[in-house]
Amino acid sequence: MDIRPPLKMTRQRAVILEELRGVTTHPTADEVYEMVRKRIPRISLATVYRNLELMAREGLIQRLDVAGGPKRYDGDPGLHYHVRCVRCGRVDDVHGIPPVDLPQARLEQVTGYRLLAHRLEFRGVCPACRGAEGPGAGS
Amino acid sequence: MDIRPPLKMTRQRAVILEELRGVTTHPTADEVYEMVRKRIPRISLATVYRNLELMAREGLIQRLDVAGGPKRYDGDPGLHYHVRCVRCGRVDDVHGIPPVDLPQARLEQVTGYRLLAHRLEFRGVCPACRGAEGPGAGS
DNA sequence: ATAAGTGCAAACGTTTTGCCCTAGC
DNA sequence: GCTAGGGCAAAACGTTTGCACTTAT
Repeated sequence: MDIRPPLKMTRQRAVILEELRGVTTHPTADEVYEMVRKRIPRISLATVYRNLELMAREGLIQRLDVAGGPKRYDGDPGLHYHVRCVRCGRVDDVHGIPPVDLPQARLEQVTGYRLLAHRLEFRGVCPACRGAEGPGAGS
Repeated sequence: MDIRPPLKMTRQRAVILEELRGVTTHPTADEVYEMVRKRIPRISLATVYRNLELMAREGLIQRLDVAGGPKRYDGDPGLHYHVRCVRCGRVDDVHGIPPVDLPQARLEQVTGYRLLAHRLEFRGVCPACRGAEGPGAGS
């Protein structure tokens, strides 16, 4: 019931994973492609997409579906939340915050769903953008 | 600093808003298009997109960026969370749950961001899909 | 040896755009 | 009458897929 074929370790797979693990910028598939291309010039974008998707399913990495933009990928598979800057779009990790405690039983009661997980994303203004525009501007 | 030109009230705009307010299904732009088309057969998909986007910016409706799928729109502009069924993809409202209390000051300290908002989305199995497949199956 | 994985190019679904016409204000 | 808004068709965008070849196991 949980048997899956072991992942074949190809060079492209290894490099994709290495590159992703080496940054904390949560790149898009296209950005990963550009990073990997420096080491494997003939790699195809399709391979990058296929492997990112695959590794996300395997739990080796995380796929982030950020609001209003392409998917991003996170080399850190551990549980943590993210903040997205509403000005420049960058995504940062939120460490040091314990997983929020949700009234799961009550939620299941109210919705009728069997709950599996939740996704929490913060939005704000990153340090760089705060400095650039000053704290006075509200949208 | 907050002056924006008032919205011209056109027939297409009124109908889009009415239709969206009339359902709780969080339709995609294409689904809104089909709904509106019954009343304005010559409306274009582009108009639907333009107005949904515009109304979302104005705060008249909400845009939901659900993971791994097209954007959905919610005629209810008030604050509430959503649950998405991982089997069939439908999105339901979560009412009767107070906004979760987050350690905002600490978050700002840890991240360096000025926090503006958060987005919380639940994932689970909806009543219909629970019934259809039985409760024993885990992914 | 055999299946999984790759590169390439083409297809796909969603969303945006440019243009000229239409209609609110 | 002036300008925002609409219809249409084409383009852009991110992503997926079919196919023949390659490579890890």
